[in-house]
Amino acid sequence: MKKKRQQLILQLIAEFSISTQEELLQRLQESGMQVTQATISRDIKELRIVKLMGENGQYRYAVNDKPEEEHLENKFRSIFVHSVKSADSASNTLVLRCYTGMAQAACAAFDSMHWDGFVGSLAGDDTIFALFRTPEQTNAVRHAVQSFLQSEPQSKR
Amino acid sequence: MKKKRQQLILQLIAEFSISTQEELLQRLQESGMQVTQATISRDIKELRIVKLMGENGQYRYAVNDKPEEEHLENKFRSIFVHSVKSADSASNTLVLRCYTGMAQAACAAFDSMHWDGFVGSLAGDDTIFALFRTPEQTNAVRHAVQSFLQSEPQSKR
DNA sequence: CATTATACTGCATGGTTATACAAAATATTC
DNA sequence: GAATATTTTGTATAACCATGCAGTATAATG
Repeated sequence: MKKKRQQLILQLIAEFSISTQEELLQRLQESGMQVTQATISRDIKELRIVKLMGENGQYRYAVNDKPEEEHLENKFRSIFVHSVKSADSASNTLVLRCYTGMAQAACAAFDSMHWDGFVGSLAGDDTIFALFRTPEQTNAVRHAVQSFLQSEPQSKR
Repeated sequence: MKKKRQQLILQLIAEFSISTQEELLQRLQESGMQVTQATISRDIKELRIVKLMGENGQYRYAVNDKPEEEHLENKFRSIFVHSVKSADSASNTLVLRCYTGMAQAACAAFDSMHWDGFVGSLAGDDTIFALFRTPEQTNAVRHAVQSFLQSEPQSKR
């Protein structure tokens, strides 16, 4: 259901000039899809669809096509959750514990994540050090990483 | 002022992970820029900045980088308003009157505009025919084009 | 420089979108 | 297949964003 709906959404925004989620909702319903705006919002988030000013001066939903990069992002994300075991921090340094040998890869993934206040990072074999501008930012990221790992649990971590 | 502010906005979204306009507003104010959310909204529209799901699962503003295409769009837009004299329609066909010899170029620009219900178009020397699925859509586009030309007036039309 | 046109902005607000929560659907495990 | 975990969804609402309008600044024109 979800897959099919998202497919249809991509088609619809390609074919029509759609500027609000309500509008998209209507199109979907015309196509026999029974959904709500809330679900569409979530689909848009997931599909990385964006709303931008189109060439005719109207807002318009469109796929944000950097397919390679996008693919890479997913891959990175996946690597990250599969590599990191736990997160801790002290002052403005974040420490991530990884499975042995995976810290390098996880670090590359982490670097690509555009964390707020990020300064730089260094990876050993099973540990990553990441430096942030302030302890607050460090904590924020630690929490984010923790709930991130939480929300995407692995088979036996 | 505007130019400088927009420049700063681009810098800020590159450096930090900013997920709301309020947040961006705060950063701007920290940098001594005195603005309101409304202005930021307009800047974002103009700069074609988008809000999408970042790699860390948070929303994030980012430049929608297809610089070439974007450039092209502006060019097209410009060609269009400089070529088209008037718009009329009957049923589901839109007719655009252009300066002699400019219809081909204007037509290419028009095609790229993702109008809702657009089927196809054909350009002669000074006239464009554009076919839409319904008369309503045709009218909508006619009005859009008219106010579009209106809002971007040329030296003597 | 005065007049007029154009661009820019804030204020207020209505329209739009994201999300907490709970329920329902779906998948997994024993 | 029952029990349990996970994912997906709707409802209601809070958060967020776009824009009409009016005022101000800036540029063009005579």
